[in-house]
Amino acid sequence: MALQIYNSLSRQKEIFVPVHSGVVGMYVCGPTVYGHAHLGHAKSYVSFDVVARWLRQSGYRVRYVQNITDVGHLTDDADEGEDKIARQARLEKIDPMEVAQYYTRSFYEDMDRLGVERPNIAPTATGHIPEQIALIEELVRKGHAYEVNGNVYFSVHSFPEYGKLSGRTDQEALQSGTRVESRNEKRHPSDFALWKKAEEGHLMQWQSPWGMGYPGWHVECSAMSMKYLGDTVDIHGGGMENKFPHHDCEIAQSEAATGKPYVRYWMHNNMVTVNGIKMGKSLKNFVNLKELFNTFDPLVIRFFILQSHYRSPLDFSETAIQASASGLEKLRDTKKRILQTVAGSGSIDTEGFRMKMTEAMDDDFNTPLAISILFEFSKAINGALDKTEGLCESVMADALLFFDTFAGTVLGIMGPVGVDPIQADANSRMALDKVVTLLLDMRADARKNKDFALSDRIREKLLDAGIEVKDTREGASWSLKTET
RNA sequence: GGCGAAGUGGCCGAGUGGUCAGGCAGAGGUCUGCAAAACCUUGUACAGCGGUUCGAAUCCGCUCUUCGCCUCCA
Repeated sequence: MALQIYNSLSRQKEIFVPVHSGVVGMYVCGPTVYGHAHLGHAKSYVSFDVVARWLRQSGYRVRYVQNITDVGHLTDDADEGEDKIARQARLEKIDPMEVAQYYTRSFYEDMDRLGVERPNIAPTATGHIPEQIALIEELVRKGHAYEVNGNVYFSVHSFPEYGKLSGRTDQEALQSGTRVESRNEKRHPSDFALWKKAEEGHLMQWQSPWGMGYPGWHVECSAMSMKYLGDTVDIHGGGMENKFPHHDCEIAQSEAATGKPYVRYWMHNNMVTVNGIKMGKSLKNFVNLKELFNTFDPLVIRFFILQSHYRSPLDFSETAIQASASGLEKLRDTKKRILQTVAGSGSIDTEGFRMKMTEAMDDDFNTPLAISILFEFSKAINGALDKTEGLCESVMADALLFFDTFAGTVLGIMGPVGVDPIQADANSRMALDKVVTLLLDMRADARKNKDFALSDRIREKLLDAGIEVKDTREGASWSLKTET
């Protein structure tokens, strides 16, 4: 079965066929960097990270572009309000570019800990002002945009398909429900700004054919996507809340400029909610990732995210994450057990699991189903190892490869890919290993002599030190409690 | 008001016109000096009301409820 992707534009799953065979161009809307990342960002970028990983695993060469929006857009509606980055700069008493740089670093720090691979290209809006101006000029030249008092607007009437992504195609009807007073200098209330004239004292502004100003929100993605991925990109991803107006505007300005389809497959990930309500910066109910990482292993968060489908909303609660943590530990224990077990003669159908796994991922990146297969696989392994025949060497090697491929390379919830702070410091790890092994040897002797008081004391003291001991058929095994 | 999504067992969460999702938690059991782990058994869930069908939680209609977007937002 071939890879199928749910295309938001057609509202159905479609067989994935890229523009150029074997190569995938992928653009994902990046963050606006004026605050620390929250769980919502994590869901989005973990989801698209897995998309990129699965495409690569499937043999595609992927170029993943994810922008950094470092030009402030407006806090309020499209025409009024304050620049968000400028406001943050004022609050922190630093330069806007300092705000952008600081939160950009913070963003990557968090994403790194979540095991999100860096995009191949991470263009910034401020670094692509000429490209944006060129696109706007092209639109003006083709009659799709017009200038009024130093502002340039896109004329939605010049692009009849405007709104095709969100289903908002009737512009006249749309206006009746709008809460925004339309600016009269626009020819039509739905027209959106491509370039905005800088007001007095505006901190970020650039020279343009229309005077000093700054780009509108929607242009940057079009300009940068087309610069690095060509006029037609294979996959464009982003959050659902950006379907309208952002993505509809991107489609309009890009297709009006090139006359070619802008995106083949639109992918939209759903929201993270708290008690059923969307998590958002403006709603003040967001869960800051850095704080969350104090309580939970980042990879547990990643696992928690991937246990629901990217198109489903994900409700945040500590108990749900706790449940995920227990589940992930079980999977990791299974892998550890394989590593610690001597080969026997039994066997399981690893190929069957591999096929089911591929099918799940090919079906619009069904990570929750993929994870359930991981659990079934784990159960099969444990069941076999509980028996005296155990598993033969080649099956054990294959099982490890299975974990490394699907839990590691594809889902990124288990080593070798991923962050393991203990593993990172090999020297102290080795020293710890020697000490614990020594204690466990002593404990084994005590048990042999039926000195259970001593044996239990060693186990308890180790637990106090954060080291959990489990007696298995293969002997005692230990793990750090924090190392989930 | 317009556009869109969704309601699954104690919790989280897949999926499907007619055998089982899976995880967490709970109960019983095997194993074990004990503990933990693992494994086995156990829950007959799909908002409500109609309709289509031999058969629907899965298709259709209506109702109720929730959420997102229509203003910045992953």
